[in-house]
Amino acid sequence: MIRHELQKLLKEAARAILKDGEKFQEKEKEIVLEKPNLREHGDWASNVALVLAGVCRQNPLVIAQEIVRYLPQDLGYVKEVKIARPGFINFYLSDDYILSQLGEIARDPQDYGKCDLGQGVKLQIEFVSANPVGPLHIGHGRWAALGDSLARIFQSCGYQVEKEFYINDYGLQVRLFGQSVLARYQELFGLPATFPPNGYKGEYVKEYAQELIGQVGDKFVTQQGEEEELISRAISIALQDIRETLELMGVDFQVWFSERVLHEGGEVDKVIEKLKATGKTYEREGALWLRTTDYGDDKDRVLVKADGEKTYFLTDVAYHENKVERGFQKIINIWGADHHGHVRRMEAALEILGYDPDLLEVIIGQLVNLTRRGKPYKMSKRSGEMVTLRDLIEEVGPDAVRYFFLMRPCDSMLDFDIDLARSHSSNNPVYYIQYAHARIQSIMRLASSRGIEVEEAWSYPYDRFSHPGERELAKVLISFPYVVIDALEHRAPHFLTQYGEELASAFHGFYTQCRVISKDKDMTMRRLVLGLMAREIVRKVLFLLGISAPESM
RNA sequence: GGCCCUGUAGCUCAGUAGGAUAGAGCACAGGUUUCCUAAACCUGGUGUCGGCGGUUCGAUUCCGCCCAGGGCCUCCA
Repeated sequence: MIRHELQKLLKEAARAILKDGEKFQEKEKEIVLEKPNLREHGDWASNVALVLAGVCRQNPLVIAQEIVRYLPQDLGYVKEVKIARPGFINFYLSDDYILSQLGEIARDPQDYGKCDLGQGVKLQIEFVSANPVGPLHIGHGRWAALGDSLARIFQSCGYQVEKEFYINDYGLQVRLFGQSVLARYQELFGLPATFPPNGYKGEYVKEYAQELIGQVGDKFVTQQGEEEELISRAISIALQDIRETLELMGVDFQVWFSERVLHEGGEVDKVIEKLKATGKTYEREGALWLRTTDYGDDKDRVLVKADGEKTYFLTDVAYHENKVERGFQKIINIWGADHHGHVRRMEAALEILGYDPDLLEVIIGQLVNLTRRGKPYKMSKRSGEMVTLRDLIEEVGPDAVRYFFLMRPCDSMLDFDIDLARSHSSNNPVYYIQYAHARIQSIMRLASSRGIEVEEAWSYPYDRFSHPGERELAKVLISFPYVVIDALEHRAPHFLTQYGEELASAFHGFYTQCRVISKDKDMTMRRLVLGLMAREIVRKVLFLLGISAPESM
């Protein structure tokens, strides 16, 4: 890859000029070769001279000249090197470079943009993991879109990815939920019901009770003391709701992992013993504690309560122990912002168990505010009024929902404007990108109808530009692999939404300026290839975001 | 009180290993169609980058303090 070679050359030049290996190593990281914002500044620009200026106490412009002198005469695809104030070295690439990269796309469209950074590492990404006590809310939708898109990106970069949903089907909350469903169920039979004090008051509980009647009729009216079955039925009704909602969004999981199984398999007890063996536990006031403060936590955490109940934290440690035992070399959790306080203790626990601190990575997703006509909606599960994720998907459609959730960095709060998302107008960026795909397919259909074997155009040599619009499109196309890697390294699918808009813009510009199908046979074929390449990249972007690529709109 | 996120154009936001004149979209105004979908394209300008200090050749970016908004801080899950 030419970019790396150039970077290497620049660093060699810097080392030679500095004549001080130690200082060079200190500064090496700062030397970059990047894509400048302004086109006039070339295709790549380096700040070497500016970095060295600080060390050498010399005018960066002079240093830049020295560095340029150090570079070989023939730099391959670089057609021009310029020095610019205050000391940047700008490289201008020849068309041959772009053409050679386009050749890479045509050579293997399927694999273009994929890489092997992950080297087959077994990675697990766990997300959503909503308690099975009610419908998914808007925030869950964001984690779902994020997790699924990241999984696709990781996979594309050579990781072996497994997506997992952790089901909290054990403990106090689900019991409370079961009792809430029972109370509504009894009410439906006109019986006096005792609604639990901290029960789930949402309207949906009544719907779940109705569903329960559909399943078992009056079974729980006539037979008392079947709490276990009741709870498990309530959980599966809620879980069914969750699964269906995720399916509507196009998000699927390889594994649905039950907390209950963890308890019943004795794994929680096993991890208690393992933690005790590290000497990092102690008893106080009847409870068992873990010394997480030794690893940066602000207080020690309880593993087993004074009443003998196991804490959620302990169970979570056992869950992560289980993940490691399943052979995952990298574990990513997406947690909502309301769980950020739990990160440190989890990391501490894994370190106490002797695992590499890099094993676990927790991505904290900020919450989503929903607005409609300026009016905010609260997302509390306990209060009755709320817009569920299912409602939102049904109203604005899965593509727009996913796009809106992904278009901002996950660590900033998101204002989701329903009115904007549901508007089928040009305000909606997802349509802008999808429309590019539809337009390309429209061209391909016309070409086919004129007797051109469209797919065979792949082998037609695209060997020169006949219009600046082609070049602009081509430049965007060949930056795709870099964008994917950036998105991967920053865990940032929003890089791809932005790139998608840039790509669509380049295509629409090309479309307006350059007629593809014309009487010029050669030009028609070359533009068809370019169109095929653009189609392939648009599809890849949409795929990585989990959004459909419509044939027509 | 402690911790996390946020503060950039009229609005919604990019800017994530300090770099060149801080960018998009929307909104607003004007223009483009005998031609592959006008859900498109082109042309117009606006900034105390929340504030004050510090680090250095250079800060929206890093550090400290302050102001404002949101969230979390349970032997709940």
